[in-house]
Amino acid sequence: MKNLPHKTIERLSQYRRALLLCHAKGMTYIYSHEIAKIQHITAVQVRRDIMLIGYTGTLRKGYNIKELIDLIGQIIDSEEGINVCIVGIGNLGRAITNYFSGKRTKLSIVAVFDVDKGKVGKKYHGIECFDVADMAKVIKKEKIEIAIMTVPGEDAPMISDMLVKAGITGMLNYTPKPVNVPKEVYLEEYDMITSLEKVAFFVKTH
Amino acid sequence: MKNLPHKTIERLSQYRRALLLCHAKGMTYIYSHEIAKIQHITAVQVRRDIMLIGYTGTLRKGYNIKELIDLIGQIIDSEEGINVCIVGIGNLGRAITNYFSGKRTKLSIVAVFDVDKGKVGKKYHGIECFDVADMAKVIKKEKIEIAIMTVPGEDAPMISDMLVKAGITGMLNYTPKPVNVPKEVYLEEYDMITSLEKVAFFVKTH
DNA sequence: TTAACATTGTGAAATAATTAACATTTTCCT
DNA sequence: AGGAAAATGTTAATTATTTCACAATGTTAA
Repeated sequence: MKNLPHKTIERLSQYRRALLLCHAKGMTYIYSHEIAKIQHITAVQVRRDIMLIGYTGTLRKGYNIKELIDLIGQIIDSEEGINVCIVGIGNLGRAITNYFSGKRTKLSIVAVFDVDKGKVGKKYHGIECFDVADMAKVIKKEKIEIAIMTVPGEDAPMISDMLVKAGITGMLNYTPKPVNVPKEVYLEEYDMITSLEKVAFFVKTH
Repeated sequence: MKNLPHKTIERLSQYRRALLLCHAKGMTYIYSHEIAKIQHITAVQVRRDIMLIGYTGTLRKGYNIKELIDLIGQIIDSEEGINVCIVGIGNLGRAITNYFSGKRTKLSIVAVFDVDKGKVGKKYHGIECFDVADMAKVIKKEKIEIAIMTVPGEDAPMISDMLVKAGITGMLNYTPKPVNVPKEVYLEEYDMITSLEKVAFFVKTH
């Protein structure tokens, strides 16, 4: 079960969210083509992903929504839960804090950090803001494994190094600046400017 | 030149930003492996991307930074420039407005929209906020081609439909909800929750 | 009861993206 | 001058991802 493609993992996360909505509406079964419609991908892709995680649906009835939600949970969640921190509580940091507040039980944002002394000590959606200088200490104390970087680009390399030294094992970098981490740390980077430029390019070429 | 891979387009955008920094530092030439180091990818990949856009460097000197910046511009920018709007000026919308303010000359955020009457009429980084109800009108008047959606998930489908009707040709959806657009509209979706769940998964599986 | 249909599951083919391998060329050193 | 080293440019191989095509099978309706 370990060698799931990256893309499949991403889609499983999305399927789960769609399925949770369906479940909330009282639906019990769903067809691959219905999931596909929601995610605007093909039904084959959905079936293949589901096949890869070893689940089988019922012919002519589709997939049992509850079972599938639970199975996806078993695969992508960690049983014990994972603690997450946000570094840089500007607009983007706050946006992410909002998104998450109280949603996922297995992923908890337990601390935010900032250099701005005016923010330190304040709470954001109930989460305390610490001084970046205390990062290592708090990360160890709170057993934080994943960090989300939402600091200005120029601070990214330094903050990244501090996070690595503090022992985090996963990082999500939302700054426009790529960072280097040792290979033991799983790094995911996303850059909004790139995405917008990409859209602009493909708009241009019809 | 039209059939550049999606991934190459993304990287070109990133190369350009890195190159602009180098240029600002007074560098004139750069090697593929230096670019690769910054972006933490391989030098072969860099050379291949550059090959695909038809540029050739100088053996033993590398690539002329200024020339490469200009060429990337010719490829991914539109000569006339493209107008962009942001729909939903919450934390995420503001974060994006900040990122962009005054950066790119070819991509200009010329309007933001919100349903909140308290925000309508205010300015965000110098950009006026309009009522969502006036979206079609403003989009036509300002010749806006691309929309960035940063509204709450539940509003995404409706807003998306309005944007399509208003005639936008590209959309960047940052809501957690996938939207359907006709195939003439280029759609790019990004979901932060998925990314975080992905990091959590790969952290777990070492 | 049986034929038509709708759906899943999956091997195989196709497509997309990355990486390896190496020929070529310029520069530098002796 | 000639050989070693360090780059680029590119074909070919590899790997990753998606899509096709279709067998299998339960369901519905006549």
